[in-house]
Amino acid sequence: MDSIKIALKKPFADAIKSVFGPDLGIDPMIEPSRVAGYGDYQANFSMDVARRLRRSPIEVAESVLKKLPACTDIWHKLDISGPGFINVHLADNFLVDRVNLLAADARLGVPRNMQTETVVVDYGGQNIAKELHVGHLRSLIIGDAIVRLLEFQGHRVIRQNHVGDWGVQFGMVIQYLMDEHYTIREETIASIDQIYKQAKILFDSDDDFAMRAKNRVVALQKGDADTAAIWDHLVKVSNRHIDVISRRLGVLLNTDDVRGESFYNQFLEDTVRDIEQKGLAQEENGAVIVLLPEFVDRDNKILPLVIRKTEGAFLYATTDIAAARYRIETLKANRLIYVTDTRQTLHFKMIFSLLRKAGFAPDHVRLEHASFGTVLGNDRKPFKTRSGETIKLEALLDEAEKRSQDVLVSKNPSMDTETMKKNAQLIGPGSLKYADLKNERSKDYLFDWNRMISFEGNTAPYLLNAYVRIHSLHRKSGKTISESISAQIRIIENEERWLVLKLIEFPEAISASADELAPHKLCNALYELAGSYHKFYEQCPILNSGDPQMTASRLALSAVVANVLKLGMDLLGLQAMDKM
RNA sequence: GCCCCGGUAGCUCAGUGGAUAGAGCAGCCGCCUCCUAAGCGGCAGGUCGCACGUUCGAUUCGUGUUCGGGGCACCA
Repeated sequence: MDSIKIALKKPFADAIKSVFGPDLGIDPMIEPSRVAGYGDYQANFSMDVARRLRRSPIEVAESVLKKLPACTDIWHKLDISGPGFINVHLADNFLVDRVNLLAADARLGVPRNMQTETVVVDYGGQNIAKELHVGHLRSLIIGDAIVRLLEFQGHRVIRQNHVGDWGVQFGMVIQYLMDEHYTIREETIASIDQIYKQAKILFDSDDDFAMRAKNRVVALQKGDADTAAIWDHLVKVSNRHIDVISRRLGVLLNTDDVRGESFYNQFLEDTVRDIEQKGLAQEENGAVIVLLPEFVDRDNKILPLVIRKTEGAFLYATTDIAAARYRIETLKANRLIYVTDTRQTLHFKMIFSLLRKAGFAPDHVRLEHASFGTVLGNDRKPFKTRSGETIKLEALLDEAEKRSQDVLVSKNPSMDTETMKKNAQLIGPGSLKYADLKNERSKDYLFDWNRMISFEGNTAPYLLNAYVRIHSLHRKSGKTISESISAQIRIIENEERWLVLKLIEFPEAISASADELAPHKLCNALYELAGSYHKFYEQCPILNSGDPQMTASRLALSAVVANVLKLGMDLLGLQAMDKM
């Protein structure tokens, strides 16, 4: 189904062509009207054309208007206002036809992309042996929304969790455990996290320990059995932890998607060798570096990208290059999306540049860093507990659920305990996710419990409330959503007309959100839709309208809204419930 | 020093080369004998950091500037 913009574009383009000839290549510039009272859509080409042809914009608009029928299937009126805008007043029948199409199509008329891509989305990226904290939240939530949006568009999406399961920190932790005569037992992630902290302190203060830790890395990489056994155990406990948190958060990412740094260890030698053979690398102080002239440091000297350290070990950059090759060559990806912190911008710019220069990423492969900002506390510094500790995701989720439950109890004391608990487990994490996703991805945002778990205004519960209201109406009507949806929809009140307009514009919001990897756009569209529904609900009696056809129409309209809300929330990774 | 991001209502954030810049929260005033008040209506609140430029039109694009945040080789 074409968008309204496209449906309007053709007749306007034809009219412009018949007045000014085919050669000007004039875009009708169709946009939704933003000011009330000037129609639903407007064409803004007149001013541009007037400038090019040195004529008055009003005159241009009038001459085009003459070529357009005053009334068609799409509009019932056209008029000119302001400096030369042509206002389009859409026909109610057109709106009804559109909303009927939407009602009948599970994809809401969103076209499935014809040219599908194989997209690898790299997100998660947790460090093994450490508890997940608030710093991991955004990658999981945003990455997941991107995955769902792209899958919906019809792309083949491969999730990859590039966990940090290799390198110095493991030498550190394993060596510490060995020094403490550690034997494998049922450790929790919290205790491992503690061990990590102690090992880190020792590593920074005790040169002897630091040396042993570095040697332990070598042992790990060579496959020493005792070292590997502890490493395996650490990975197992961490993966279990990641899985638990992921499930609570309701993200798709799971253990099968884990392909950590250790996996690429087998490719690192070859990767460096291949880069050397292409003449891109050189040695400096025993390290292997790549010089990319477009990156300079503070002394205006070329900033080297180190791919092998002096002592022979490999780094993050090396692993990322090997991973990108694997994704392109083995997974056959033609698009790589990295959902990481914005602070890694330079790192990815360098990696992408090298991937291109080395020919590892041919031109047809898109490389994108879908970066995100930091979660800040009220002091505008990275969000921490009062004592300055990083906030654990587990604690964050506990708190979100608890706060949700408190509100649920106070709002609806008669709700049975089991339903209420289940709802809190959906609403808590859902509120957390929505409060994150509604912010523009690349910006920092301020975390505030009261705002985040608030059930008022632009929040997940606001959307859920609209959805729940529709289900409540249906329970009372004795009909299901799918039964009521096929009734004839009529547009009587302004609130109904506005709601229909919001509905039929919704698919465009999904597309925009997916195309720009911008989940917040979908959040905004959902918020506006839910708001339009709440207004409609206040203004238009549904079950007690006094007219069976009116009731059927309004119930059908409600049903479409429910389906659209459900789909929109699904795409953000938010789970809806019928009652709350 | 160079590079990247941001500055919009008291606070938190949307937004767009077009007409009168929006929302939530906070404040004030209303609406439950009626489908869930987690809702709805209203009032008040703005030199869109500053300057210059491009344009018929700039909060939006460009340049400069200021303030804030981030990044700048053997960490990830």
